[in-house]
Amino acid sequence: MDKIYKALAEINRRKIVFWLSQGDLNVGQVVKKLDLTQATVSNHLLILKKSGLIESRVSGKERIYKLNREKANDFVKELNRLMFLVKPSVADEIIVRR
Amino acid sequence: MDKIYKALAEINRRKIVFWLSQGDLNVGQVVKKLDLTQATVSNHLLILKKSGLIESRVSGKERIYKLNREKANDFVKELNRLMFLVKPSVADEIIVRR
DNA sequence: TTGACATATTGATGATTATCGATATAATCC
DNA sequence: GGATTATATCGATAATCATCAATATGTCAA
Repeated sequence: MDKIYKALAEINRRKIVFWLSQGDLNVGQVVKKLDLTQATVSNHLLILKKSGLIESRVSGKERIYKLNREKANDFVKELNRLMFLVKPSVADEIIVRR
Repeated sequence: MDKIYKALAEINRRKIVFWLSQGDLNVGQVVKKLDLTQATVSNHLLILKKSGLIESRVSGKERIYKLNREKANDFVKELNRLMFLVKPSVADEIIVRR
């Protein structure tokens, strides 16, 4: 989980995660949304990928990134464990009451 | 929230947060639990405090730190918003199903 | 196969961070 | 008051990180 915590420590990577939670994007689309060079964005995507939070697939000459929702869910559980003493075996499902 | 993300990016600070979720501690007690100097621990506590995640009170010559549970809860909500598109006005209560 | 496009990788640089030893501050005890 | 204890602050250092320009790699299309 350490890599996920570190990945989310950077604002641009959090923006990427948020956008990917709304839909898949290729690298060029992320570059357009962020005021950073292609190299930097590619690096941020790599860091997120290494953390496991996002995944990618190749489509033609593009590479498309998507959020790994299972990992995202695991991470929220881990955070609850950290802050609220929720045991892993107990916190099987975290839901939001509306 | 940026400061909280950054605060939690460091493993020793996460350990501190976890311990504080179980009960208040003074600086010396945290130093004993971590293999770090008093100066370093003091700095970690300061960073956590500036993030709002923990608070402190003075008791005699000791300073006692405690988790700010409201902030912790806010942060979990923010994370849900980031990853699962949960709107702030909607995510009023996050619960764990057992 | 050559050219154009999309993305990754490399190497460098400046900024931030974690850590420490030393010292300062502040409260308590004798 | 002076010693002791607890914590904070300071200044330095090494490590990590974000960023970029340049270049490499890979894919498609003509």
